[in-house]
Amino acid sequence: MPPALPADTSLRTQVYDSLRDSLTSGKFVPGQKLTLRFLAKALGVSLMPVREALRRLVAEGAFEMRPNRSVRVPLMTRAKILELRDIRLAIEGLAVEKAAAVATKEQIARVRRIALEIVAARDVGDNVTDRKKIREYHFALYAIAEQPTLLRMIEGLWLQTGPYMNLLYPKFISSSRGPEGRTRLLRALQAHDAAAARREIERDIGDALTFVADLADSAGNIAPASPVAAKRRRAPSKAPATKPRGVPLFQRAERL
Amino acid sequence: MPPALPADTSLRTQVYDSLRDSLTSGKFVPGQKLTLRFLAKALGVSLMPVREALRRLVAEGAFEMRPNRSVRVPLMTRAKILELRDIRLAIEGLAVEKAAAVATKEQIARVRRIALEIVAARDVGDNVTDRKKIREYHFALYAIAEQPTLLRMIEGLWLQTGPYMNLLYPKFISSSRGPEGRTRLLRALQAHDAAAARREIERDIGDALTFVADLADSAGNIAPASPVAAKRRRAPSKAPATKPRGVPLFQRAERL
DNA sequence: AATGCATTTTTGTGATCACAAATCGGGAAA
DNA sequence: TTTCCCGATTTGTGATCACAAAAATGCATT
Repeated sequence: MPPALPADTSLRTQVYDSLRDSLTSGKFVPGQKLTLRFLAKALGVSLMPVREALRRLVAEGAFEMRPNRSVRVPLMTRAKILELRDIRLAIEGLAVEKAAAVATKEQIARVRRIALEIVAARDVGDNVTDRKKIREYHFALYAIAEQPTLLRMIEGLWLQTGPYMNLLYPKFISSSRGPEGRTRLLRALQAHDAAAARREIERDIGDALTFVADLADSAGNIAPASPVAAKRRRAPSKAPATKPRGVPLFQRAERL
Repeated sequence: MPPALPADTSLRTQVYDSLRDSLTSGKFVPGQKLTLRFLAKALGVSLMPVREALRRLVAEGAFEMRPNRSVRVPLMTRAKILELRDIRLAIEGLAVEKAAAVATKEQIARVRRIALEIVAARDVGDNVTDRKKIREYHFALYAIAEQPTLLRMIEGLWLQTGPYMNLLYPKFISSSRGPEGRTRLLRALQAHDAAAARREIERDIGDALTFVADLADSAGNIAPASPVAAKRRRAPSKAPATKPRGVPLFQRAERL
C-alpha cells in the first residue's frame, strides 16, 4: 500500500465536496441564488471557506456569477444543453476510445458488475441508486483510459449537466432504455473496438441530453419541474427553525 | 451599443488577469513555486485577492496545488502533453466544425486579416507578435461557432499548454510552417466544409504539440530551456531591489 | 565532510472586521 | 393601483490577525 498520501482536510475542500454533492443530488434548484452568509451558517463555518469553495465551483461552471456578483445555479437554455451535449459527445467519446484500446479483462469485469447493479436498481424503481450507479458506471469506464486531465474535464461537465439529469426520471428512463447499449459497449471493450465503443457512448449521452433539451419551453428555457413553485410564493414559510448544524443539508430555494 | 455591462473591476479579477498573462507570455517557468505573500507583494495587494485568483487558476489547471498545499506551475511529462494534445484535437476540432457551418463572409475576412498579420510578423522574425496573433487567429475562428462554454474550455486548455508553447520557437516555426494550412482552412470555411476545416486545425495543433512532446527527455519529463538555470544557484542574487509596484511584472523563478 | 536533530522562519488557512455597492422596504406622488 | 424615490438592510470584497503545519537554518555529533 502506498504511504497513504495525506488527503486534503481543509474546510474549503469539505465545503466544496458538500456543495458539489448537493448540486448533483438535486438539493439545489436551477436559478437558485446563493449567498455566502447563508451557506456559511448552514455549514457552520465562516465566510472564508465558503468563498473559496464557491469560487472554484464558479470556475468549473457549476455555478454562475452574475454581474451583480451574486452566485446562482445556472439556468439552462435549450441551446446551452445542446452545446454541453456536443462537448460531452466529443470528450467522453475520446475517453472511451482510449479506454477501449487498453482495457484489461479485470477492468471490463468491474464495469460489467456495475452495469448489473444498474439493472437491479432499475428493476426495483430505485432512482437514487440508479443515478449513482450510472455515474459509477461511466466513471469506471473513463478511468480505464488513465487520462487524468481528461477525467477532470469530464467531472466538470457532469457537474454542469448534473442538476438537469433529474429530468430524465422517470419518463425517459422507463421508456426504451434497456441494458442493451451497455452490453454492446462491453463487447466493444473486449474487442478493443474503439470506434464501436464510441458509437455506443455517443448514443447513450446523445439520447439523454437531446431528451432534456426537448423539454425547453417556447422561449428556449428549461425549468425543471422543481420543488420550488413556478411563481415565487410569499407564503409565511416558517422561519428556518434552528440552525441546521449538520453539514450536508440544505433547504431549497428560500427565494427564487 | 449595448448598455455597457459593468465589467468586473474587482482586485481578484485584476490579479487573475495579470497571472494569466504572465503565464501565457512565459514570465513563469514550469516548476516554479509561487507563494501567496510573494505575489501579493509583487502586485501591491493583500493576500486575499491573490488567494482567490490562484484558486481559480488551480481549478482551471493553470497551476497545480501540491499535497503540501504549495502552488506551482505544472511540470509536464510527455504523456501529459500528448493527453492535452488529444483533448485539444477533439475540442478545437469540434469548434471549427461548428464555425465552418455558420461562418459569414465578414467573419472569414476577419480571420484572413489576422492570418496575414501572422505572416507579416513571421517575416520580420517578431516571435512575440507572432504568438499573439496566432492566439488571436485561433480564437477569432472559434468565436464564430458562438458556443460560450466550448470557448471557455478552449481558453482553459490554452492556459495549460501555454507555458510550453514557447518551445516551438524558433526551430519549429521556421521549419516547414508556412501559411498554406491557414489558407486551406479559410477555403474550408468559405465552402462550409466542416470536415475539411477540422482536418486542417487538427494538423496544426497535432504537429505543434507532437513537436513539444518529442522534446521529452529519457525520463519523459519536459523542461523547457528556461531563463532559470538548470541547477538552483545560490548566487548572491541581489535582494529584490525595491518593491516592483507595477502590476503586470514578475521576476522569474527566484528559486526553483 | 556528511548526517541527524532542534530551533527559527516562512507559509497557507480560517476568522473577524470595515466598507461600499447592491437589494429590499415602505411611503409619497402620479 | 402603479411608479418612483429614499432610507434601512443585506451582501460581496478586501484587509488584518492568530495559529498550526511545513520548510529552512544552524549546530552538534558521528
